[in-house]
Amino acid sequence: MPTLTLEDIARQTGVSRSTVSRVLNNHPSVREEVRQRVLAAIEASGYQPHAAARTLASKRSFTIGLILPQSVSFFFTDPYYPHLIKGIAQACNQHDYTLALFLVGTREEEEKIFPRISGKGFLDGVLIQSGHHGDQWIIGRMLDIKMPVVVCGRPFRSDNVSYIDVDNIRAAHQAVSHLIRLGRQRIATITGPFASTVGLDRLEGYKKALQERGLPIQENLIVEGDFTEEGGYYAMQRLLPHQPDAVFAASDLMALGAIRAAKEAGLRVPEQIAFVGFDDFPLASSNEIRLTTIRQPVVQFGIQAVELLIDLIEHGHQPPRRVILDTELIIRDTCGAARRQ
Amino acid sequence: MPTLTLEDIARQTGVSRSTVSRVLNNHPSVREEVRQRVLAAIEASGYQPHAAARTLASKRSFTIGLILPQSVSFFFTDPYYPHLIKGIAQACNQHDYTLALFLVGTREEEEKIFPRISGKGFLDGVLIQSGHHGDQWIIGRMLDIKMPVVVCGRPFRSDNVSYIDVDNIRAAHQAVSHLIRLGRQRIATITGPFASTVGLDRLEGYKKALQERGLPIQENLIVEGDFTEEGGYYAMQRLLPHQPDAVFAASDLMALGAIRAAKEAGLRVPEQIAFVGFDDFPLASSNEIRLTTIRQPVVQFGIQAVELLIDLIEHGHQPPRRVILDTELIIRDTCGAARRQ
DNA sequence: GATAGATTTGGGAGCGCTCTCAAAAATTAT
DNA sequence: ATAATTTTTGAGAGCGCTCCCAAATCTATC
Repeated sequence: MPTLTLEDIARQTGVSRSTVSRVLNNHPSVREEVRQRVLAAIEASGYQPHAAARTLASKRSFTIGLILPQSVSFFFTDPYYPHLIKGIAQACNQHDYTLALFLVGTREEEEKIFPRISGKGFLDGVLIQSGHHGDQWIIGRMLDIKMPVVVCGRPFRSDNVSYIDVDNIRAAHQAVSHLIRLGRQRIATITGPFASTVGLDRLEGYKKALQERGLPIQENLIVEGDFTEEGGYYAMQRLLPHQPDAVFAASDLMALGAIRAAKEAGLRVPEQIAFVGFDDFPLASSNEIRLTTIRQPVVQFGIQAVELLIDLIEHGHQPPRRVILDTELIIRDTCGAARRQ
Repeated sequence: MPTLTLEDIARQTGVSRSTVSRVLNNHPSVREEVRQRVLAAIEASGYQPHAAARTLASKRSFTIGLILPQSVSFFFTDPYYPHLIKGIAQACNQHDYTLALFLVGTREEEEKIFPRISGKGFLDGVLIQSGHHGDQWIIGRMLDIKMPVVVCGRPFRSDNVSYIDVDNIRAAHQAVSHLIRLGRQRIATITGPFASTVGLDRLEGYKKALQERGLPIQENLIVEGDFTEEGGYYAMQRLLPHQPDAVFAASDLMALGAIRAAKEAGLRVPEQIAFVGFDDFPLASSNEIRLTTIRQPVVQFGIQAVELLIDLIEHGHQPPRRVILDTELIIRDTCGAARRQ
């Protein structure tokens, strides 16, 4: 394989390098007949442009990075991430971008990886999955070097950066209001980590719903969780002594763990205690337990994140933008509303 | 930012471009004193080499691709993939490689994406997650263009390609032997798809174990599954009329679905029917159902796949190699062995 | 049919780095 | 001290592409 270049195609076709380049980038000012001839030669020879050469000359790599910082690597096995990645990958394919994945497990890794991410000639822009305190550093660094950035999930300091998120406050509010409407009085919540905006926002929605209906906010009905099944299980054990009659869990996985704890304690779901989760992943519906939950459009979230980023890349520096997606309450069995249907 | 180049560092330090390049690639023949001076200048100026320029000149991108073909995109939300990616990402970070992810949902996407994967100047090598019939095409193409490849999971045609896999036959054999040892007589299996080597290999292990112990192989105790919870559920429903007293499911997710179906049918687990899964993901141990299963070292699998690939990249064309990892039987409650412990 | 204007093409100068080769400097041997 | 080695350095020629600018070709106009 003598490594075909533009030059070769040019020679074969009897045109100049420039013309072949124009055809490749489908520049309008090429005579149709010539274009066809060049295209044919490219096809016949199996020529493929050299990505690095192209990037070097054009300053565009058509590659974007997805950074999953240390704070998420722990949760990475949560079904949320495959869904998110699916959306992101789909959008990248669609728009002819390549996706580079940076999954960092430790802070040292984060710093080690940083030059590759920020280095010139590699990424056109980055998506940062965040919402965690610890990620401010990396977001700040990307902004410093003027790399186009879209943060997935509202970051703690959001004034100068574009981000996309779901309306967590509204979603949680809706879930809890639903429980209140069903007559539940002692509604507890298992939150996400307080070091994350998701955790905080969903808690806020919970509080807001209670307040609106004149129910008291009791600190002992609020337990911080960590988005894992185990975490939900232990959180529920702490909740049990305070006898909640409903629980809003900030993720399906935690809801499942909580239900396990409740059942172990001899409680009947949903008669004695109702549950609402958050995410609506397959395990929520195909399980023995048919979970009432909030559906997040995660795949769509990924797609829109990519499209926002590409827009920032291609249309230069604009003021930061934000996209907020809506969620949907999916009523199944664990909230005890089923008998009404 | 006037885009710092090698040249600038050279001028600042009073050496030549070549010397700076040598320092960057830590070539031995640079005087220590000079090296320090250059390093200091780089540090002070925050200079970062231009990735594309480097790739163009050196013909190395230090980027590898992970291709998840059409056949897996459907299963992508299976916990297997996050674990695999975790291992792969970890090894990439460790070895200073960047990971590009290609998740393709349709055959058209696969063909559309192909030029980016195979194009020169982008990837140094690729990992292909496979084991499915439909992936022969892409594996063949990569081989054609002499791209270093490691296939994750034994491919159907494996004679001329390096791959890594777990010993599925042995693992299934072990699981089924365990059930036989516990006195089960009518052992069924819910397999993976027959279009995949995993599906076939685990089935073979199952058959082998039965044969060895002189038990008959009954076609109606073998149902093809699809690695999903739902699939396991429906497979179990088909199995129920034939009254198995144990089921070996080729994945934990399917085992969970099958157990759900069995319970719905009023069977007690493990007294009336025992289950063994495959994977050992957290849901297997933290669930209400404590699943006996086969533990696969998935993270390790990812790490070794990367290391094998890097070896192929850095040490040229060798004969195809294969790495087979061991699995471990994890005994919990669903096989009914607990009382013996 | 000559001229102004638009359209299409080619040449050349980079993009920022690596790498070979030969020159220069430092080291050792005589 | 000088010659013979060895180590360290610099110059220059690419790597394969894009993109600006000027030359060539074509079209429309008077």
